[in-house]
Amino acid sequence: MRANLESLRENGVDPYPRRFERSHHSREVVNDFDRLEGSEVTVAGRLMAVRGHGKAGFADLVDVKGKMQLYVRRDEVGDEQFAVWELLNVGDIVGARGEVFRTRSDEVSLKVKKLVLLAKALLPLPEKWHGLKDKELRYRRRYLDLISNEETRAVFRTRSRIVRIMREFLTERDFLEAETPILQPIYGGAFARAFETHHRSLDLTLYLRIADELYLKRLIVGGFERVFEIGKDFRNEGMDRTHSPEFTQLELYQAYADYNVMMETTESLFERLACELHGGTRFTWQGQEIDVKAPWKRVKVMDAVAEVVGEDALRSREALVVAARAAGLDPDDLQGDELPSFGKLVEKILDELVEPKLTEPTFLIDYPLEISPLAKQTPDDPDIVERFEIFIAGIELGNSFTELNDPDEQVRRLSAQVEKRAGGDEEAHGMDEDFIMALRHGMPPTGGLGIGVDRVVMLMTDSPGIRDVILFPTMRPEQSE
RNA sequence: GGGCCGUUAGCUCAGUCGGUAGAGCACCUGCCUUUUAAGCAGGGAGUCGCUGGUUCGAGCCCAGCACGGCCUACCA
Repeated sequence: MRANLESLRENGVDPYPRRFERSHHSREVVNDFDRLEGSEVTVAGRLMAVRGHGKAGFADLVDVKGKMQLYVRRDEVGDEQFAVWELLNVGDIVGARGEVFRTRSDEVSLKVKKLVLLAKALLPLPEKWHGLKDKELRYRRRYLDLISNEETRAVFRTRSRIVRIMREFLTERDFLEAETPILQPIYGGAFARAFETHHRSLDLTLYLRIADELYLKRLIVGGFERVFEIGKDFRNEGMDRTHSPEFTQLELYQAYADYNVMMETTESLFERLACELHGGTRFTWQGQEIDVKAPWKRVKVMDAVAEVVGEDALRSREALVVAARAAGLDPDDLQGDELPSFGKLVEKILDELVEPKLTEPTFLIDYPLEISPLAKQTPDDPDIVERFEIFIAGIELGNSFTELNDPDEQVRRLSAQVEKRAGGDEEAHGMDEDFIMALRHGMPPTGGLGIGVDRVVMLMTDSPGIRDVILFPTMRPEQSE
């Protein structure tokens, strides 16, 4: 391939010229054949197959919208350009002008009159029939995955559509799109360890955000009433099929609403996504039938837990420990202090025994206050907050609450978190004084919702893992030669 | 963190019992002016992930390491 490059240069061909004007994409030529037959068009793209035929030849030219065949004849392009043609390889980028026709075997093709090399490839493409299968290579060299696997291209086109639909959905409802800091002096809004970095000229430790929550709420205080942000959050935790250290989240906040409104919003959003992407509310993910038609099931957390470990187990922490052990869990290895708290136990039971079974779209509602420091209590039980998580196919897709807007209560909750952090819980919240000050100025009653965009893309594209829907997933660097 | 599996040509993969490394695609040469996984004939291409060990001899057996995949654990 490099030898061909040298030969081309010797023949006076620039292997890397500048712009090229095309008149049509390949698919337009194929679709509009009846109208275009016999006329001249100009196309451009990558050669994905070359079939030499002596003094003629065929090539498959692929552009962003599809594929069409080129037919190059020496008596049509002349000796000089035919010499260029003979030095082309699969993978090269070319432009071609010619007459639209149909071959004997009925394939819409271009009888090339003028052929231009636009970029010479020096490395071979993956195998044309099997494509690129090795998962490691597909993640590390995504460009090759995209060139050789149409399914990969489809996933990322759909991802783009999903984000666009979310944006349209919220914009139609008068939400304002905001951009809040990724570098934060105090991180909060979720339980997670953060990535730490340093600002030189301020000589300041900053953290990559783990959530947008506390800044978006400041905007609610500021009077914007409906705000959202779609952006990357970063969590310094393990990686698996549903967790990536950097991931995309949609967060939205709506003044004068509560978590019931957020449930309706969630249902509408998923219905809209499914209808636009699948033509209806039903689709399948990894063999599971899913129907996102509203209304979804609403299950109280404590009811769900009681169903698994029995009602009596909920009377005390001790009883719950016993019941959890009986159910096959190992509460002793719960992180934090020596004795697992009631809330942590409930969370463990949810994770292990409840959530994986939530195949049909379900809202798990009304969580223990202890594990929800930013949510408002229910009117009838001060230990329970108005909060829900979204589950589809056993995957957690989002989290929402009626936001706590009582500044004094918020201080108490965050103080408890600070104590836990002092006790070694690295994922507990810090005290964000500026956020508290904002609340003291008065935040209207507000509903908030966070949705894991990558997981939504997984679900909607029938992808098995989060890395399959992130273009360049985090990987350990390859060892250098 | 634990378990299982993988790593051989640019790609997809074989490699038997431990005996000097194989195929297809791609690439190069020749023939071929309607092919389409074009065809026919020929050719070049390898640090068998890395390091060490066992052995007369290691792609193959053993140990360690690296990277990855799947499962599991952890994780709002």
